[in-house]
Amino acid sequence: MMRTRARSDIPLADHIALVAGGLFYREGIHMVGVDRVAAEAEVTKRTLYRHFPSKDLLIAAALRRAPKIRFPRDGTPRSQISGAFRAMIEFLKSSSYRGCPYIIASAELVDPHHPARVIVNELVRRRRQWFHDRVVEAGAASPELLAEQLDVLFDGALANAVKRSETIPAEAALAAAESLLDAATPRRKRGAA
Amino acid sequence: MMRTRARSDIPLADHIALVAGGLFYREGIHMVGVDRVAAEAEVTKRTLYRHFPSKDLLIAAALRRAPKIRFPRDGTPRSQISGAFRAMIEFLKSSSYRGCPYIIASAELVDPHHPARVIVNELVRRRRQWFHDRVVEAGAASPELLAEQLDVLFDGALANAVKRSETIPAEAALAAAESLLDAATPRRKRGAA
DNA sequence: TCGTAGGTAGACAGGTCGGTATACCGGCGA
DNA sequence: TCGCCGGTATACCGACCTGTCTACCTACGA
Repeated sequence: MMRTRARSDIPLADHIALVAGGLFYREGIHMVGVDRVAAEAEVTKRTLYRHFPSKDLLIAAALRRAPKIRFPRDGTPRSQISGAFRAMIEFLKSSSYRGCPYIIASAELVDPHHPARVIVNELVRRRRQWFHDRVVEAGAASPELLAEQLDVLFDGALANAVKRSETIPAEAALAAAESLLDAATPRRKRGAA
Repeated sequence: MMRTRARSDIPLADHIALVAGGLFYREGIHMVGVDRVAAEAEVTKRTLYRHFPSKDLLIAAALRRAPKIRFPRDGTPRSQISGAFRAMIEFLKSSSYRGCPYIIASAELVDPHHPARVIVNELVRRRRQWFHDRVVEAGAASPELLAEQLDVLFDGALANAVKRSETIPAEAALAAAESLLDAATPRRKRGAA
């Protein structure tokens, strides 16, 4: 009969990791067993363990495939930065948000050397670097401080939005980011948008 | 013999909840069983269950006794607000910080009606209200927005500090808060400190 | 044509979980 | 003096966890 699962177009490992990611995110990593994941992915536990040698590595793989906020790549530094906050607002609107997956994973997985934590740390590092580069390019007075502030605002909006399903915190963060940018950026660099 | 535990000066229930809180915070709520808590508190599981009818209620009791950041009660609104951020900086310095207990608890306990989540929601609500009252008193132009921004900054610093043991995010948040306050507050209200 | 890689089905091992039960005991107030 | 409250010690229950096992099946390429 070969009752294949619906998505046969993507590799099986990806499919499993995607299903696992959804379950882990919605119901909690500790609350979802591998049996649950296997059943939901319409795959045997045997098969699951052929692709992922342990649940910890499955968690990491799932987190790596988590939906991401797409940061702008074009435009002036300032428009890119505010674009990042706007992208977050859209992101919060679309998905049934339960909190930032990376923050949640970091909270659930206590061991800082857990494979999933390593992924989170890398992403966080790169986001901070992204803000830093944009801020330097914008010619901010104290780029280190401003980049840190923007990063804090970003995390704050993500964390704050957990308890309030609305996008109010994110919009406040956007306004705050623009205000901080205006205060710390030389006027001649500020152009349209 | 009566090998009483060291702290016999505080009620037993408080002692158990305190020990539980420390364990839950350091090692994760899901990773610590009630057996562990009972052993660490030098109490029998039977006794523990006499004081707390379930682990969920124990979690809530433990969270209610979690160490708090003490918000200032005196001074001008502006000094109170920046004092709150300074109190956070001190808080992060002192304890071996692993992340905001409330954020962690909210992440680990998926059910939004979990007794511990109810406590968190109430605290969050009160913090936002605190910011709001101070901002209104300071005569800010758009108090709703500014209060939201300060709250986001606060959460952001707490969340951001999870991955970086330093207080850099908190100090950046303090600076950002002061900057936003300066921009939104009538100059005549800004006085000493 | 036929071997094999990779899937299905489902039982099982060993451990931990939250929570309860039984039996005992000592200090303290009426 | 003595009942009883609140503790100790420990065994136990059923459920669930991660991870492994045997046995079988099927599509596909050399």
